[in-house]
Amino acid sequence: MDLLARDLHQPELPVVCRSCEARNGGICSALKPAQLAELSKHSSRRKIEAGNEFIGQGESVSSYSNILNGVVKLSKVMADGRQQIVGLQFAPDFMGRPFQGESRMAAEAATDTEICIFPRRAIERLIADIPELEHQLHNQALKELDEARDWMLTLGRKTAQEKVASFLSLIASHSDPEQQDISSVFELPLSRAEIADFLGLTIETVSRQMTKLRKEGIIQIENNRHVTVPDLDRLAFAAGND
Amino acid sequence: MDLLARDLHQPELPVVCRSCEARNGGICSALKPAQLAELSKHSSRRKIEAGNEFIGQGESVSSYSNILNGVVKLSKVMADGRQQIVGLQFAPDFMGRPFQGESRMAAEAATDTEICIFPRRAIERLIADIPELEHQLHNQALKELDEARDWMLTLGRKTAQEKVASFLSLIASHSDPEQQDISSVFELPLSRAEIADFLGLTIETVSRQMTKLRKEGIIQIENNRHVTVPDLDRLAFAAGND
DNA sequence: CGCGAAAGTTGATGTGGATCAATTCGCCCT
DNA sequence: AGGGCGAATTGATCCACATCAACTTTCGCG
Repeated sequence: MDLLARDLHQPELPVVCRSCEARNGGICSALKPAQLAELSKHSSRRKIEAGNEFIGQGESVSSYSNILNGVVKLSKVMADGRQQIVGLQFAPDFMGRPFQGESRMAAEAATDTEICIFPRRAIERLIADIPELEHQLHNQALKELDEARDWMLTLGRKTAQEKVASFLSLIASHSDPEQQDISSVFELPLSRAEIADFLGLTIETVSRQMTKLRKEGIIQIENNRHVTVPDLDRLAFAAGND
Repeated sequence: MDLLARDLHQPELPVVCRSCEARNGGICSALKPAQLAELSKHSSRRKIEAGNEFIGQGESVSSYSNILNGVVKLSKVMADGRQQIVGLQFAPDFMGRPFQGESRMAAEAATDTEICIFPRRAIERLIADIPELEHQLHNQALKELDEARDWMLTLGRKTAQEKVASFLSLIASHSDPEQQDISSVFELPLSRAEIADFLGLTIETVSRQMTKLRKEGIIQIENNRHVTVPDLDRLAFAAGND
C-alpha cells in the first residue's frame, strides 16, 4: 500500500484512524496511545468509489477495516442471481471478522467510502493482548445481530409500504446532523435497485410505494436521492412501529 | 430457586452443567474446574414445558442460561399481532446476553426443554475475569449473526417451496444422530403455525408446500411431526442451495 | 446546449401466496 | 372403542406484489 507512507508523513495525521478515535464505537477507541501508534505502522487509509466491491462472497479475508465515512452494503447472492442485502454498515463500524478465514457475503461500497485497513495479523495479535478489544467487537456483533433480527421481522411480516417506510426510517436514524427529533433531511445512499434488494421487493414496487408516501405528504423527494421527512413519527407509524 | 438445593445434593451432579461440558460450545467449557465449582453454587437446573414463554419481549433479564436439551424459539411480535420467529436455539447454546438490561424479543420453549440458569451477577463477574469466556460468547454471537443473515436471504428472496425446504434442511442439520450424510429422520420441533411464523408464510401455505414435497418424494411425514428425508441433497436443491 | 445512456416512474396484466371456508386427522380423556 | 377438540389439510377465491412494457427524468459528457 503506497498510501501508507503518505499517511504517515502528513503531520495532521499523527496516528492512523484519528477519525475512529473521534467517534464512539471505532475499534481504535479501545487502544492506548502506544498500541495505537504500533497499529498505525501497519495500517493504511483508502478511498473506495461507490459501486466497488472490495470483498467478494466466498473470498478469503486478509485484512480488516474501520469505516471512516460512507455506507457499505453486505449482500448475499443465490446461484440464479437473486440477491439480498443483509446489512448496511456506517462509520465507525468495523468490518471483517477476526479468526474466520473467508467471507460469507460480499461487501460493496454503496456510496464513496473511506476505510482504514488493518492487516489480519496485526488485529489478531492485538485481540489476544487486549480483552477490551474483544469486548468491543463482541458488542458490535450483538448490535449487528439485533439489527439483523429487526430486519427479519420487516422482511417476513411487513407489507411493501411498511418495508419502504422502515427503510427510510433506518436511513434517517443514521443521518448524522445531530438527530433532529421531529424532521430529517438526507441523501439516500442506495439506488432503487439496491433498496429493492434490501427489502425483498422489486424496483417497481419500491418506486410505487415511494410515490405513495410522497403523495400522502409523509416524505418529499428531489432528484431521486434527496429526501425530506417533515414528521419522523408519521414515517415510523407508516413503518408499522406503532 | 428451590431447585438449587436439590441439584447440589444429587451426588451424580457434582458440578452444575456437566451436560454443557460434554458438548462443544457450552459456556462452561471455557471454565476451569475451580471456577465451575464456584459458578455451580449459584446456578440451577430447570425443566420448561413446550409452549412456555420464559422471557417476554421487553422484559428485563436477570439471569442467563445454557440450553441442555430441547429447542427454544426467539420471536418478535408487532403491535397488531403479526409475529416473526427470529431464531431457533438448540443445545448447547447460551441464552440471554450479558450487560444488556432488557430483552428485545420473547424466548419460548418450542419443545420440552431443560436449561441451566445462572444469575446475571455471577456471569458478569466471570466475564470480567476470564477473557476466554467473552471470546466464546463473541463466537456464539457471530454464529447467530451468520444464521440470521442466511435467514434474511430466505425470507427476502426465496419462494414458499424453497422456504419450507430450507426449514426442513435446517432442522435436519440439527438432528443429533451423528450427521447422516445422505438421509435423515427427525421430529419437527415446531407446529405448522410456528413454522409459518419462522418462514413469513401462512399455515395453509406451509401445509401445501409440505404436501407438495411429500408427493414429489423428497420427504415422508408420519403423524404430522415425524419426518424422513431419504436424500438430503435433493432437499437442499429444493431449498435453492444450488 | 443538447445528445444518449442509465435510472426512475407509471400503466396493464399475471400469479404466488393470502384469505375464507369446509373437512379430515391425530390425540387426549374417560 | 368412542367422543370431542385442536391441529392440519384441502379447496375456492382474492389481492398484493411481480412481471412486462412504455415512457420520463436525471445526469454525464462532447
